[in-house]
Amino acid sequence: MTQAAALSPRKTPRQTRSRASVEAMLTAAAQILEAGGIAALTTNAVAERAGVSIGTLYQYFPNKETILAELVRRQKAQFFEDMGQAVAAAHDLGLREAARTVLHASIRHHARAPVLSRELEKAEMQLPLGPDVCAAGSEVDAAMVALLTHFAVPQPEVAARDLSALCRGMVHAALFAEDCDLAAIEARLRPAVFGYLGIAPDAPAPDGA
Amino acid sequence: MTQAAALSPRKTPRQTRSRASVEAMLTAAAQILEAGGIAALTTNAVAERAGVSIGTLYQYFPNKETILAELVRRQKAQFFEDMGQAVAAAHDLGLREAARTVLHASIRHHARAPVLSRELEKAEMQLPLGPDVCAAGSEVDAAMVALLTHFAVPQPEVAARDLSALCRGMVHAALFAEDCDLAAIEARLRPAVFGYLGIAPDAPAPDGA
Amino acid sequence: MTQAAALSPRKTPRQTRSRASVEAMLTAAAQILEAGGIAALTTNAVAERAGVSIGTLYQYFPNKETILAELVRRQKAQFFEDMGQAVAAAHDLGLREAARTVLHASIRHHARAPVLSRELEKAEMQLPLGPDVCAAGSEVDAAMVALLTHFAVPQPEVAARDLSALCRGMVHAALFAEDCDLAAIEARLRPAVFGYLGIAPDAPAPDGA
Amino acid sequence: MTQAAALSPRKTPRQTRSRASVEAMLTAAAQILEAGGIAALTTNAVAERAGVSIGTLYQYFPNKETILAELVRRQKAQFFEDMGQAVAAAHDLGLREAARTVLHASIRHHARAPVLSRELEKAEMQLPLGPDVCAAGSEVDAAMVALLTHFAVPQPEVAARDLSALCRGMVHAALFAEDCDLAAIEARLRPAVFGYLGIAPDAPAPDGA
DNA sequence: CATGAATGAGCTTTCATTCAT
DNA sequence: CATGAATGAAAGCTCATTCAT
Repeated sequence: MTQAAALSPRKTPRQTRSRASVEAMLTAAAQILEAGGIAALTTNAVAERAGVSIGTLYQYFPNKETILAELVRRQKAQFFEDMGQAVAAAHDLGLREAARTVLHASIRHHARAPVLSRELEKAEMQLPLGPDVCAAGSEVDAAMVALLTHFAVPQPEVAARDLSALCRGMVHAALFAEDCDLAAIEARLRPAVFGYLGIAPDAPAPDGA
Repeated sequence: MTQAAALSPRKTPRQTRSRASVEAMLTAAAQILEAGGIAALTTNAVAERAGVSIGTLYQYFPNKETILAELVRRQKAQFFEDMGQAVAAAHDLGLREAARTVLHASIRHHARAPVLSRELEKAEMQLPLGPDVCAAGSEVDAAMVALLTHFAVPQPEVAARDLSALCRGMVHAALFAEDCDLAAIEARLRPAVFGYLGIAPDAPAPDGA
Repeated sequence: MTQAAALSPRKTPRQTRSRASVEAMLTAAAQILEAGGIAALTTNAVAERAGVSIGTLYQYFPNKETILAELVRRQKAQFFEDMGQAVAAAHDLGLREAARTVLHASIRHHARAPVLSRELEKAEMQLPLGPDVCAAGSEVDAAMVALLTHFAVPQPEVAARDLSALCRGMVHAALFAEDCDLAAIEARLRPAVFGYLGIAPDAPAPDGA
Repeated sequence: MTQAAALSPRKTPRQTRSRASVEAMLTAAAQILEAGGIAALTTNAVAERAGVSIGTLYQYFPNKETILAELVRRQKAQFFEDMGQAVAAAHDLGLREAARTVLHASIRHHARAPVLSRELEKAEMQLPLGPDVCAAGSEVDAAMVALLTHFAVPQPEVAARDLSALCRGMVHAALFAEDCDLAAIEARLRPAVFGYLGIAPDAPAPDGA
């Protein structure tokens, strides 16, 4: 009984009223996470901010971790939505254009909710993720590896991880430093990615702004 | 009362016994942090592991945050030790060699205690850092900026931040994935850094293992 | 409001569907009680196991105690069914045979559902029993007292209580120790009862297995 | 860490102050148990009644069960104290006198704190007892078995259990019915025990009051 | 100075019960 | 009548922090 208590929600709400409650709780959790970090994410705070009672929260989430897990799951689904198309489309391009496209999508994604995103990444590490949540993440990974394989990049798994980390690290740092000019970030990051992939740099713009 | 509590240690102990206690507590804190994350870092646990009483802990650290802050301060000092010489020496080299040197030192540093390091970075964000701790960090930043300026890299502050984030992101991701071959990581990261700085890639090794 | 809440069911359902629901709930409650003790007996668990909604449960039982009370009432009724005839028939026998008969019936009863039975006894004590429930129990008591009076046993109320307790204690202990040979238990208990009543023991069996 | 959390106390208090606290908590727990049953035994109630804070309680008892376990342990130790000598002395008597002696001690013991005693017995069943607590109980059992063996009673383990249950059942029932004349209870119980053991009854008193 | 007993706010979670649909 | 979403008091337990010894 206790053993079976998984990371998945407790009830799938049928009525509209409860569906709204669940949504409210997840939104509240995201906001709290964004504002105060994991330390601030208490079940009481989530319930209060969502405007429901603590009892209601526990009708839908068997424990605190489940809320985080669901948030992570959605984040990964979002990631897939944001990246999937770009990665798929990139197969028909040259490596240079493919890299540009995917990089663009990636930056777009990371800029969506950078603080929440970072916070979820932190949480993800010490969270025993359920298989469904993992699945959501690995889809994008798989697509990236497929793309890199298609372009004959050596060690595609490693490269996927490297490029992903490279990109995430730089974008987050920039946004954390309140440097929010996405186009500029992309322009700075692109040559690094090209460098990693062994692609010749773009012809330098006559004026390096 | 709580408001006025500073982030710096309460007393700077001159006596050897006290100094040993403080050292023991900080070591204990680091170990706990490394083993169990911030969640496991309780004052009682630190005191117990350090072999001192909880009362003694509060004699030298006015609150929990202070312990973390001191750990961060030392981490930054370590960073300076690891990087300072490399950055200084790099002034006398060409850009390509300078980049290699600094990158090498950087990777060396990040590989020292990657788990603890990540944990401290996480903590750092939601920590109201005292001025002395900030100072420790900015020294290295300043040196990097100076170096980049010396090589006429445009926007040296931004570039310093970018390169630092790039490097940290990739190294941590690799180490987290249990990929611990530092030389290989360095070899993969170098072309990205070169790309970022607009340096032509190394002549490709005849065999790309 | 809470004070006024009685111990008797809220409605006596005439319709078949309702009756089935009530039956289902009581059965569910008994099963839960048997499997997990009083601690496991939650209203939600009862409703779920009975396949009805929690709202329906509260339509027929004003509160949790009422469910238990009804279970106790039925247990006592069962006791009367199991014992009544034996006690009545015993009037026409000699004391020795009467004791044998009643003891036999008693052990049969206690062996019916010993776990549930014990659990209900535990619950019974801290339960403010309604008068109807008490009535159910006292019928058998009265019959026993009548029987003992008929045989001129001194202090028949006390003797009824003593013999009942004696018997219950030993049977439960035996069953709890997984010693389920009813005939053997009866054979061991009989001389004790005879001893209590001052009846000479049976002629010893030539082989005392 | 959670796994290792046993049923044994957390700290063995060294200072007199804390020893008093522990004693106060156990006394409080016993009183609450006696007054309101297991349902009333909450950690908050225990702490409050003992005049300590809830934090103090958890310094010495890792969880609620531990308090109960300690109470059970003491009860068993008490049982051993009350019975041990009588059982030992009984070896040198005839069976009839031995039975009288042990029965007398047993009733004395059960009459000490009958309500608490019953409550602890109830609790004991659903409690995963630690080995030390079990040990405390089995000593008396072993002594009883030894005594019965000494008198060549067949199936001494079964007989020990039966007699113990018989006795406990009747004494508790009597005391619960507010019949507190221990001598009378003993006088009624004795012939039952004699009957069980196949001993001829005492010569009947000329007047059976 | 060192100790560790004591504190209590606050967290996670459960469950009896109500009430709009 | 049946449903099940919602409620919130209350339970078990943790941990940063204080203070008498």
